[in-house]
Amino acid sequence: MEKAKNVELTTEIDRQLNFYQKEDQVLLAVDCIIFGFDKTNLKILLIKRNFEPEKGKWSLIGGFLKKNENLDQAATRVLNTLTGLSDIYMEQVYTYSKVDRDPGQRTISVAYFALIDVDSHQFDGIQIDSARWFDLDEAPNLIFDHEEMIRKAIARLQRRAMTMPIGFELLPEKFTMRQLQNLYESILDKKLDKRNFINKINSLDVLVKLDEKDMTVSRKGAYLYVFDKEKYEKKVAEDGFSFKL
Amino acid sequence: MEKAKNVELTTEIDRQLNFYQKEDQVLLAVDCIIFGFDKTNLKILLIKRNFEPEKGKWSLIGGFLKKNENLDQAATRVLNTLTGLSDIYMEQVYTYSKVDRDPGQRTISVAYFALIDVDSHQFDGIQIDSARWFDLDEAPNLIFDHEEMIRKAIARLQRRAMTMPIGFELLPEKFTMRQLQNLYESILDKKLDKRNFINKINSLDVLVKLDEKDMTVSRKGAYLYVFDKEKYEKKVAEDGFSFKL
DNA sequence: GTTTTTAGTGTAAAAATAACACATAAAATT
DNA sequence: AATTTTATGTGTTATTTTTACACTAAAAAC
Repeated sequence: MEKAKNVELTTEIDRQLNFYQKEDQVLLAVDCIIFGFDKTNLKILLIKRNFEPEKGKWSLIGGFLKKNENLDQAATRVLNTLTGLSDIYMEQVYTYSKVDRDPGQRTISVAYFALIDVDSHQFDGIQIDSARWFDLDEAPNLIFDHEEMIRKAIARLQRRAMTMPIGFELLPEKFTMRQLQNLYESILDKKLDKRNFINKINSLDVLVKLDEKDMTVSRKGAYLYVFDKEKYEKKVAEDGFSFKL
Repeated sequence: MEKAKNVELTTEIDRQLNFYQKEDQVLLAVDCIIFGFDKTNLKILLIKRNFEPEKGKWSLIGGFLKKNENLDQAATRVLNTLTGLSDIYMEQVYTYSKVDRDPGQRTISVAYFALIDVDSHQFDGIQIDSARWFDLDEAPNLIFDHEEMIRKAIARLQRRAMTMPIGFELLPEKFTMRQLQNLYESILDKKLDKRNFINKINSLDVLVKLDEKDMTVSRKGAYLYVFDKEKYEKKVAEDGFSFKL
């Protein structure tokens, strides 16, 4: 149900529901929970605010929705402005609306999460000087309801990781099984059995094993894999796709 | 990240992200996907609009967020105004923001779903004359993006039904196993095996079998059950709660 | 050549899920 | 009084999925 404008209001309910005043308009913000992975740990990107209110405190990056864009576009724009990155997986999580969440002024904020492979993307954005990656468990206190946003985003990420090949967004194109397992262990925040993990992943049949090895971490070297997007798409179309670890 | 108001803007990024104009303010609506169950079928409550735009067409019920309330409160108020009901389970689903979703004017809408036991609640709300329950598969065409909202709400309901005792919100206090199975079959949109269903539900150990029987449907009568909320709360605190059908 | 480190591999037990059919109660009908 | 009708209620077995678990191999470092 949207708007009634200057139309005559016929009933009491119209008066209550469909009548609005100019002063009921609000500012809509987007805040981005940016997850990154650096081959070992799941991290989150935060910035130190150099503007009021709460100047000097850490917060999520965010910005305001403009009249000529939708929320997905706003989130993409905000991320791009800060990091210079585009073509990043983003997903809307939840809309926060407590009346006094921003003590300065009534603002409603829509939270988005983004997934970035830390090593492959060098930021060329502005403002990178005041931004920093934090391990999930050592993030500083944040302003407003941003910590609540992060908690919900983590829960969403955990669920998505089991039903979509979303994890691969966080990895470089070529990765080892160990890196993939590290990633899932970081996301789910629990240890996994190596053999069971590999068996499960292989049974999904969406990875291609390369002849190439990664020699950076072990003396023996570990085979590299790539995600086979086509195979995955086909699978989704046929059976769906979902697994459990 | 919220607002910058009249504060001096120090960097280019501040200018891009933290500067806003009065004209970037928008109207925020809530739209309610109201699910009901009448002992056999899952239904949805729609109203025929008697106001512009799209007067005469069917739509979800909705209204505008007011300055002094949060979104949960707005959704509760809208539902109460239309149906007279209070104390209803509601949950935020997703925020819709396509620029031209409402052709008349820029409006962003936050969708909520609500669960109601159709038989136990007699509506004393205003406007009930233009509202009607529809079976899920025979709902009429709806305005704007309301059909998309419903699709997403159904998906959410299906997920919730497996991790929360949310189904019981849709049933009268006392219900038969058959009614419970009908409900889950409606929500999941698939047939379930009677014996496996009963075994599974019993293994969850959150229902109390009464000595009383429901005689309305069978000559033999079927035992009535009630949901044991305390037992459930305890279980959640200990093990969590989640099942599969 | 000895040590160190990570990669890589298979099986068996346990648990969860899926498949499946008939007897019973009680009212309604004849 | 006997028969028909209708929905209830109940257990076991096979299949699938998940979990637990330990050793060898490769290569570099010393």
